[in-house]
Amino acid sequence: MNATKIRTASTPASASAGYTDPLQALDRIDRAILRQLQTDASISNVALAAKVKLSAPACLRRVERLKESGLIRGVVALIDPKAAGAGMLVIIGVVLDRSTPESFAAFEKAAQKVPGCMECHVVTGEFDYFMAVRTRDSDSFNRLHAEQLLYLPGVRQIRSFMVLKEILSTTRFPL
Amino acid sequence: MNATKIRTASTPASASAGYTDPLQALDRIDRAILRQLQTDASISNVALAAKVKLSAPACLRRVERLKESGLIRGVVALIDPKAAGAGMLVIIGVVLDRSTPESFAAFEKAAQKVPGCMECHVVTGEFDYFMAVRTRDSDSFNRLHAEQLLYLPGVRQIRSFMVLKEILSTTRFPL
DNA sequence: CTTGAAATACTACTACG
DNA sequence: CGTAGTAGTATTTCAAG
Repeated sequence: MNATKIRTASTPASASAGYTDPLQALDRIDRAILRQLQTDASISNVALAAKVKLSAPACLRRVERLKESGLIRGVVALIDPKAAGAGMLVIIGVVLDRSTPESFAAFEKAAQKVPGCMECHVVTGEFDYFMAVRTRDSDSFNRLHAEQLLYLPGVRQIRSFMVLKEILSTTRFPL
Repeated sequence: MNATKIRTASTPASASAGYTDPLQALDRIDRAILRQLQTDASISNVALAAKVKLSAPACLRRVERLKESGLIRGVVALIDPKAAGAGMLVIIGVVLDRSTPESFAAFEKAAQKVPGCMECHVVTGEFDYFMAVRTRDSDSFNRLHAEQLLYLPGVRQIRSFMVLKEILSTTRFPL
């Protein structure tokens, strides 16, 4: 863990008993910085400083502290799935044959190599895993399904949910 | 749509008949640029130029073209969910009462306002929607479930799949 | 149509008050 | 936190491949 000190708001404004939301605990300026950088991090530091009404060095120090503290995990370019020829998204529920550690490990190792696999999570309930896979169209998904997904190790059942419309898909945390 | 011309590889190397993957169609340098920016876009342009063995101006022009073409949708800071006090992820399958346009519209409008909702998609199959919601812990999810999810308009059934382990969660497209 | 070298304008970063 | 100064970067211009 990292123990960098972060500026806290004077009004803690916590939700319920004994816990303060780390994001809400930030002061007004740090929140404004995060709001901006989550939306567009290609802004220059001087422009960012002007937006949050701070001098450039002070602003830069805050951004660096937010990175060092681990709150900002990284700054990345996002590729448009459609422009990348992967406009189709499929949610996949997976049930394994056996519930052994080896079985899970083998599946997880293989699942990460599935082309276009963006997410893969162990879940509770009627499925063992949920995956989110990006592909070009139904044809290419059908190929992926027949040639790769069905051959993932230890799979008993696969249920595919084709995404018809992406209502919301964000990396942003509200502030 | 944007019609900016992008550098194409001399070897198209397409998959199967009549289609070329837009990402694979890029030349070696553009792919190297995207690979880097998808991983860490906080790199300076001169450092990026050195990495891809190009002069700074030439490199900058390519990056700008990739943005203008729409392939790069944006550059953003990613917040670490755990550090933000939202270390728990839940996948939620939703079935609506009725399948009318009004019913769908009302649900979609409300779903986007659910605190911590990162994704919401219309899907085929036994559910109408899948949502991904980030929250602090099972307690806070229980509160969210009882106070918000159950009151989303037109909901017949909600099934929650708690994520026990995030195997893979990426915004990166392989190149 | 793209590249790289040089020149200029800004920006990031440091030292200090 | 801000001001002032320095170092380094982004960006334009232009000549050349």
